[in-house]
Amino acid sequence: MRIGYPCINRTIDCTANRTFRLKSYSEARFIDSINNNLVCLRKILQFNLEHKLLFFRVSSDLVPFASHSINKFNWQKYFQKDFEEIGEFIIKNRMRISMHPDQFTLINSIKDEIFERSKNELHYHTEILDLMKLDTSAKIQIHVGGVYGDKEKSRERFVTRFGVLDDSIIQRLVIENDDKMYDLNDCLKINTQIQIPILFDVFHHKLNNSGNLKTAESFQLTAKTWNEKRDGVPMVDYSSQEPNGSPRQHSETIDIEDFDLLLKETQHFDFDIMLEIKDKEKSAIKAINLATKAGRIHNL
DNA sequence: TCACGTCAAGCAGAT
DNA sequence: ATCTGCTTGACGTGA
Repeated sequence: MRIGYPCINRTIDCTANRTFRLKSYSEARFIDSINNNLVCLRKILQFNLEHKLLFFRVSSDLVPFASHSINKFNWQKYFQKDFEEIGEFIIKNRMRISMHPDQFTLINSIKDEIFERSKNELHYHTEILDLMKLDTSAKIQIHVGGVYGDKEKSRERFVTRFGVLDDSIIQRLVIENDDKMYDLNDCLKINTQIQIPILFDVFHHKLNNSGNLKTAESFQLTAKTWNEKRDGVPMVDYSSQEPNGSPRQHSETIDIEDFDLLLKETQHFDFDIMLEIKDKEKSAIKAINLATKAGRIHNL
């Protein structure tokens, strides 16, 4: 089991997701931002190594406006060496990387132009991981998308659209159960039609679980959708409800008892877990201490 | 230096 | 009809 956190490290004063407004776009600004982000990404990964946090989600803002038509600059070539070096560091230290394009990436959209934009966005995400020379266990996670008044049809549209994506995208794409529309059952249905791995989100499943599937059962079902040789061990997202917060609000800090319970419920499974918790690496460090004591962290 | 309105992109559900 | 949340943060203008 690897433990990780998404995108931002609050301890070190360096962010790998610096961006700017479209209005203030210039090539100099663009290059400068990517440069900053790559420098910070290295520092964050170094921090993570020192704390044995071997799972990390790279921000979609690593290259701002990467899939936007305003950007004509060949950043892939310009930063090729930097990407390679970061990739070498990741591979050498047996780290794992994921990415999570944001809510505008919708492969089942009714509108073709939204699908086209989404393809470009997915292409950009694969480029990042390809430039780092990471194998296909480095994943890109998305939600199934919108319902558009007809879930059945929209699920079918996901399947059809998935089939026409580039192979380089297909190799990396995984779907995640969401908290409102497509729950684990829906994802499993899709998986019977196209062999796409399902990234299990523990918190979303608590909020949206039509099949009333228990934790261990859910881990078992999703684990089967990952081909270990091609995809690596399953990825899992974890959070818990913020006490006194609005419903669905991710907790500020880890609920260590809840996490302990999850470890017990999942003791027969191996997976990598991403803590979507606001205080980021702080909670991740608490989690890895607990998981280590529980004998769940083995040297990779 | 700081507050706060706003940010490329979409959807659903609440107000 | 408009606002809010989503993985939410941070840019950037005006004072």
